[in-house]
Amino acid sequence: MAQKHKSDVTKEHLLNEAEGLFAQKGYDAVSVREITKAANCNLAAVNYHFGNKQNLYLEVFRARWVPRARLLQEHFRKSLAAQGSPSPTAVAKALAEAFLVGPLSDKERHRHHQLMVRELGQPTEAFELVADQVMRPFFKGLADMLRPVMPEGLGEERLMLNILSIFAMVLYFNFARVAVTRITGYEYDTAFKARLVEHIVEFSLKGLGGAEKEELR
Amino acid sequence: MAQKHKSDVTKEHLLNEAEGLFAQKGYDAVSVREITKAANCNLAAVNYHFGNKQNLYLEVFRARWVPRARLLQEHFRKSLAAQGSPSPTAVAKALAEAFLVGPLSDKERHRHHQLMVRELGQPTEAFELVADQVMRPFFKGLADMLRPVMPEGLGEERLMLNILSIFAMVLYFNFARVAVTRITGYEYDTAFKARLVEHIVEFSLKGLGGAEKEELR
DNA sequence: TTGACATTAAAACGATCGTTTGATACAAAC
DNA sequence: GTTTGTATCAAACGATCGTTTTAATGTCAA
Repeated sequence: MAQKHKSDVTKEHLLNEAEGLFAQKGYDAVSVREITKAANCNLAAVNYHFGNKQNLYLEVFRARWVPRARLLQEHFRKSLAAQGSPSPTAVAKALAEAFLVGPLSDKERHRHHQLMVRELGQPTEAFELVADQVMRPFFKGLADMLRPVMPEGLGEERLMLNILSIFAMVLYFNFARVAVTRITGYEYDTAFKARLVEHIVEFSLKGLGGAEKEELR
Repeated sequence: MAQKHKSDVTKEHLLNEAEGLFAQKGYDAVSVREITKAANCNLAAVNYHFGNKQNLYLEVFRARWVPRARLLQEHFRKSLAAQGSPSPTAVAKALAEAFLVGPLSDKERHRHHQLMVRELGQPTEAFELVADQVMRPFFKGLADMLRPVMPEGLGEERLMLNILSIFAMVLYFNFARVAVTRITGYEYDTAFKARLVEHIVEFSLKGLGGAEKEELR
């Protein structure tokens, strides 16, 4: 199988450029001609390598998005393990660090969350892929991890809502960064990003472990 | 000026159907033919009444989105005033209630936040409109309101981040409702929505006024 | 009734869309 | 050297896009 011929280069370029454009403008606003031009290849290449535009979009998720999500989860797990016991504090810190700084470049992270938010807003076939292979397992793991250390009497639903709320903030500040800058005037430089992480940790930490403090008293 | 002739009916229908479709599918995925068909009028009506498609989109924000946002803000102000002093608790409750239950129908609220998130993700000319006339004044008002009752030493930036975080959750749970249902299995019925409001109030309350508790001790 | 104006209607405009075709280039297998 | 299969290419396909045009309505003032 492997690569009998050297053609995989074109496929890679197509996936890269397609992901960037889909993330930036959305599926319908990007034309096949635009993608192939950016990838420096012929118009027919998309249909030759991926069958059609829709399948190229799905392949972006299969070959790029899901692996990157796995990378993020791996980073989170290691970061959490390094902190010892999985207290709400540790979980919040590890989550914010992984998804707001973590192993990805700024551009990659932006792409990643743009695509996610688009699928959240109007789920396509790609959403089922992401939900099955990434979201549901990860959320389940988080819930299992947090359940024992959360205030007792907190239902499963409330636990899930807490987790979702943290992701709401992470997604928002990654996704709406242009808008946030335009509204507040704050530039997304390294210093601001650091303070942003600090804020999200603190905010979600309080939201998550409000009872933890009281237990400690 | 007023209505010399009876043609405003067409304009209204066009604005309504256009808003629904733009919110649901995004600007590029909706065709002028689709809009005029839904509005039961001729294809040329869009260009006759609004000049072009882009201007119809802007008019949706001018004539529908902004007024509805003003309605929401009004509802928030009254709800807050009814609670007495603007403590973080009162603000969080009033915000969550206004934007998650409030005066809008489910469909209207969904539309409203879908359009907002689309503009947050890739701002167009409509974003400037919304930022100038709605967001910046409202956020400024909230900041002025919260500044005196927040823990001292909290900088302006941190204050703004707190406010933005609450909106992140409100937007998320309104915008990603389909995805949330698919992931968690929870239906967005009245009971769940009530618990959702309760959660957001509590979560953002802790995030906002973590220090308030300590002051009370 | 006539003229002016506002609105709707059908048809067509050129441009661009996703996709397909058929020819060509090129490397490895025989 | 011929064959075979892979990949790229220019060109064209029919469909649909946003927009324009032109004619047909309907409505009120004169």
